[in-house]
Amino acid sequence: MINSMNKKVTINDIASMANVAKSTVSRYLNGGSVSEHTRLKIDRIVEKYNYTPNTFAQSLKQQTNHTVGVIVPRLDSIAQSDMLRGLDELNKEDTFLIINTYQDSNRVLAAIEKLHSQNVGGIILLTANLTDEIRQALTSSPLPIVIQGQDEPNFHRVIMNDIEAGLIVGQYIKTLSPQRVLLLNVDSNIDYAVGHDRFLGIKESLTHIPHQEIITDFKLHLTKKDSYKAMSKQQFDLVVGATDRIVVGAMQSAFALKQHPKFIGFGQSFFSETVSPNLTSFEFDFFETGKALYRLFVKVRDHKPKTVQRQVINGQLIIRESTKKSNH
Amino acid sequence: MINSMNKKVTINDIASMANVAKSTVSRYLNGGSVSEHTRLKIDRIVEKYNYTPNTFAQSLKQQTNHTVGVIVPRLDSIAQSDMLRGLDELNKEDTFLIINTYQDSNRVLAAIEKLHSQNVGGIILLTANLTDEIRQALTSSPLPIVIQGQDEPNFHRVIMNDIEAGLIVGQYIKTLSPQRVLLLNVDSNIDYAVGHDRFLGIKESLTHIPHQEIITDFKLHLTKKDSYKAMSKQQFDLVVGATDRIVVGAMQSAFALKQHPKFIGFGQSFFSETVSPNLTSFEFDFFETGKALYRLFVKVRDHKPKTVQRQVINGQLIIRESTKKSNH
DNA sequence: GTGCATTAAAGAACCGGTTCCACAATAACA
DNA sequence: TGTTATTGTGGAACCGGTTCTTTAATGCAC
Repeated sequence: MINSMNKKVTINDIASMANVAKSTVSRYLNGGSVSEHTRLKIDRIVEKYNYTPNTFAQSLKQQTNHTVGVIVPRLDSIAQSDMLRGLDELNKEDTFLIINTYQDSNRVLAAIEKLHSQNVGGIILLTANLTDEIRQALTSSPLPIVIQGQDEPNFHRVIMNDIEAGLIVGQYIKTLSPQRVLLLNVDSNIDYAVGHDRFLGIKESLTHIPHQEIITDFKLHLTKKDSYKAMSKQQFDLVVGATDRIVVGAMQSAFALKQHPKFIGFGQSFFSETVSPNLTSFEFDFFETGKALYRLFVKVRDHKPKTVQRQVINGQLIIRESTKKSNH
Repeated sequence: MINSMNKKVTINDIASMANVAKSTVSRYLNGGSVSEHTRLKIDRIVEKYNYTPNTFAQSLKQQTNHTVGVIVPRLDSIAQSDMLRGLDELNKEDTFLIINTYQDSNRVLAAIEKLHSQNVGGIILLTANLTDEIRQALTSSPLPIVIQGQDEPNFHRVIMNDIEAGLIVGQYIKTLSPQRVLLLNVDSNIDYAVGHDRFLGIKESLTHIPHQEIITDFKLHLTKKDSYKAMSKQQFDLVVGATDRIVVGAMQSAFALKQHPKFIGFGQSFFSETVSPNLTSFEFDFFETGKALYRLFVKVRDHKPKTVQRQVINGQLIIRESTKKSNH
């Protein structure tokens, strides 16, 4: 019902029409003690004029509000949008103010400031890496803050079990008995959880297997170029990429070179099924991660725990066509 | 500078520290007449305490604010996220409140109500289809509203030139001289601009060419199923999909059936390059669309034009591998 | 030096809520 | 039946700004 949205009716209007004090209306709204009689009286009028309280006035008085700032590194990612959906899922009364930082840490800093000046009631930060300035900004904030993506000791956080993921993938790699492996990693300064943690177990499994590691980028065209260069020098029979996106780039290079290695990726469960062959991939449930994130945020906001909260999300290896015997 | 964010300093604090009335501080902040002497005095204190006005108090008094609600049908789409980036690009002082509706029109309605109760300063609605209830809700709103995606006569809007897109693709189809064409369309009730407008020109080009049209869905697995069914009954040498995503589904069916038709898609310039063969596709610049959308919104909000504004965005056909002579 | 316009600043009212306090009416208790 | 809780209500203060009105101070002309 969006009638009478035009003329905004205030609590004063309601009060005078119901012949009560506005404090009574306020109590009515917030579940204070109101007699059955006046309750009905106010009910009718609120219904009739479709009254909703002015959120600015509420927030002003209450010195807090139900807007939660969510800082995301990118929006065009299944992982991120699944997480946002997970946040939404459990949410009843909060409004999310989403700020996209386009993977630029300066924008993160600006976003944090902006959210503060907007007086949000808390911040959820999805991030690949934290700079010292960002840590500083977060530390000096009085707001409840929860981060996701990096295992930062001093902040409440939800993280993916990248170390275990690497170990499991490492185990699996051994069963494939590859002859020569190409690892496509990212700079661990850009994303430590991915660049470092994920590859620990993988590298361990390769101690006796010839392999080459190259550092590439999350951007598709760079991955293509880098992997093409490596693969044209020598042939690999297994390619492991830090993310599904990276593997997609490598796949294209392989096809262009008429090579048919096996492929293993990580992460965004979406790519895995849009490419041919479908991608074997270690996958996390980001929707559940979003829900966990929201739960943790609410806990932090409402109960202000004295110890730093840390929650770990596990994933699983999904084996698809790209590591089958022959996908040629 | 996020120091002293902890204790919120108010205009009263500033005023008393500067030994002036708070109205003077307010004038100082908003460019009223203040003597050089007091200006410097206040300057120093504002600087020292890093004072920023409370936005709730401002909005409460001014009865308006700089938050713009943006309703998006989905976030995990390049088109949408490019548009959001375009909005951001031109924006100086507005805050975008992004609400994802997961392609559910009930959620659109809820979002509109929610944005009103949040007292946003305007609404930008990205949408595939409008129900009568939504039209009604938009019409009865006092806010500046701009929509994108559908050519709705009564609303200020930015639309894609889907009719021209279909004509251009139709022309191109003729040059390919296909023997049997599969059209993968979507229900025009779900997205009129896509389901109807885009296919006008295409169908016209096929009057003398055998073809089959099936109605499928934006969801990948349904597209796969539907296209597989059609392609297993008879073979096609050209597949045209309403969106790139749909074509990706059809590609997988074709590969599974060891068929190698040509493919043409529409839209999200991102898929086109992640699949093999790279996809020939009619593409729109959604980043520019986002910018156009923001410009239009600002125009509507600040100048309240009496005639309904309508802006059309053109695209272009990008020919890639999927329509090359033989991609077998 | 008086009169008048201009400018700077203070003070009060207001935006739309919530909350504290006082008071009355009713209910529970002894 | 008198006393004490309990409940319902109105009034006032307050949140942190903006804006209108009033007052004081200054500058300028005659």
